[in-house]
Amino acid sequence: MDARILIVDDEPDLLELLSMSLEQAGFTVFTAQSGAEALASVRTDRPDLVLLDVMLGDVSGVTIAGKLKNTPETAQLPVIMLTAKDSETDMVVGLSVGADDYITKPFSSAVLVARIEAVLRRVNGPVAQRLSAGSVKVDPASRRVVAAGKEIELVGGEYKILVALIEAGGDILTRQQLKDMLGEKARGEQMRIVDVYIASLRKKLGNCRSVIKTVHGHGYRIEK
Amino acid sequence: MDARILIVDDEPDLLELLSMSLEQAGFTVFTAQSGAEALASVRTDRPDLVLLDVMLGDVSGVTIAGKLKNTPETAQLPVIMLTAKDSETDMVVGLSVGADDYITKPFSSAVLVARIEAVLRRVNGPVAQRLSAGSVKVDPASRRVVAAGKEIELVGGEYKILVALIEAGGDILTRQQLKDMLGEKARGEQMRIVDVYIASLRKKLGNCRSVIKTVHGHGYRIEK
DNA sequence: AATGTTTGTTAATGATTTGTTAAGTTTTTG
DNA sequence: CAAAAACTTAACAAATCATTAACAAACATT
Repeated sequence: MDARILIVDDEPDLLELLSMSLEQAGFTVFTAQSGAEALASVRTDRPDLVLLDVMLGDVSGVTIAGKLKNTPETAQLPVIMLTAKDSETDMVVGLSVGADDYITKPFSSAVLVARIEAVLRRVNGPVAQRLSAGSVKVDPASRRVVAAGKEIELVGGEYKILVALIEAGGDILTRQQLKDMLGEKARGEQMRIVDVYIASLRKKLGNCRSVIKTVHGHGYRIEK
Repeated sequence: MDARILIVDDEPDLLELLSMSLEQAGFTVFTAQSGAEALASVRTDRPDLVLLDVMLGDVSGVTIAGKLKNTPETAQLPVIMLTAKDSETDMVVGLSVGADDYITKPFSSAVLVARIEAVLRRVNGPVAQRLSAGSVKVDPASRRVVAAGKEIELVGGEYKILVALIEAGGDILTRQQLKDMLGEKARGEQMRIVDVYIASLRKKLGNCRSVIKTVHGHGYRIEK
């Protein structure tokens, strides 16, 4: 377990303490002392999990968590909130904005590590639920798609074809195979429906359109 | 793909339906209507994957999944869970006990088969058997060709001829044999089409052009 | 070396496949 | 039930491919 953890706290002492504990546990640690720093670090350091103190100087931890969860690119980023006392309101608010867990101070380093590992296990899961191809990312659970950092809206057919191609992992899928993905009813008889979806999919993918490769005479595949 | 699938569901109708779908897709299917049956089948039938409904009469599917994952002999056995309508808790719980994927009802048979194959592919690891001749490598599944570390794009005819030559393993193939590879229809009457493809193939192969040897008066062969 | 045959190469063509847009259908939604 | 959205078909444009033709180079035989 060598995940990257961002710790956000405005107390330097606590930051140092947490930092040392987690580094000793084998994590790569980044730190931020303000909400602005935190958001910057998320973008540049790409942590796997954020440890967020509810009490911050400039912005409340809740606000940051809310921002992270409302931004498609970071909505999947696990957040664990640190609450001061066992304030139930903090806890409720924290979870309501989408935090994945909360820990009340004081806590032992062992507990902290255990909770982090539990969250990472739950999020990364036994199966990689986040599908991706290049900078195109798909979250099957929420059915959301992000291309080059921007969320795009796909209709059913487009989505099914994209997922099928990504799951194929670069292997070619024929028009017949792709059409089968569109639904059992197989209402249409022709294959061209696949081309039409590919076209609209590429249009929506914008700069990422190149992740879908045409294999002349055979079908389509994902270019990793 | 002729894997063995165990389907566990307490609804006979659904069991029958799934069974037929998967058999038609080429799988060998076993069925169980209870947790006890399921565990027995795992021992005796040795399935390659278990399809497990979360809702069962006697024991929850989650319990069975947990048992399978906690038993060393079956811990590696892939499990896909069938959850009723988008119940997120089912999903989270299912994944937390170690299921490899989950599918929410209702789902199409095409999706089911695709997910099963995806899981099997992931578990068994990539089985992409590659063709190669010297530093020229061909991946039939994606139809990609790499020469001296650089990917090159081949059109249909070039690709077919290259594959035919590599599969011949150094044996000479005549123009007639190579032309037969180009298509059943044998649209063209002349042999020269083969020469033309050989020429463009060599050009694209660049430094690797020497892997294709001309055998004057006979045909072509691969130089390993 | 001279000659006829086989092979290498390039460019041009017509055929096929794919891209794209728009217009008709069906399905979903309010 | 009507409007909106999604699905499907159709039609044409663009791209790509297969094939032929023509000529140059290499080879084999004398």
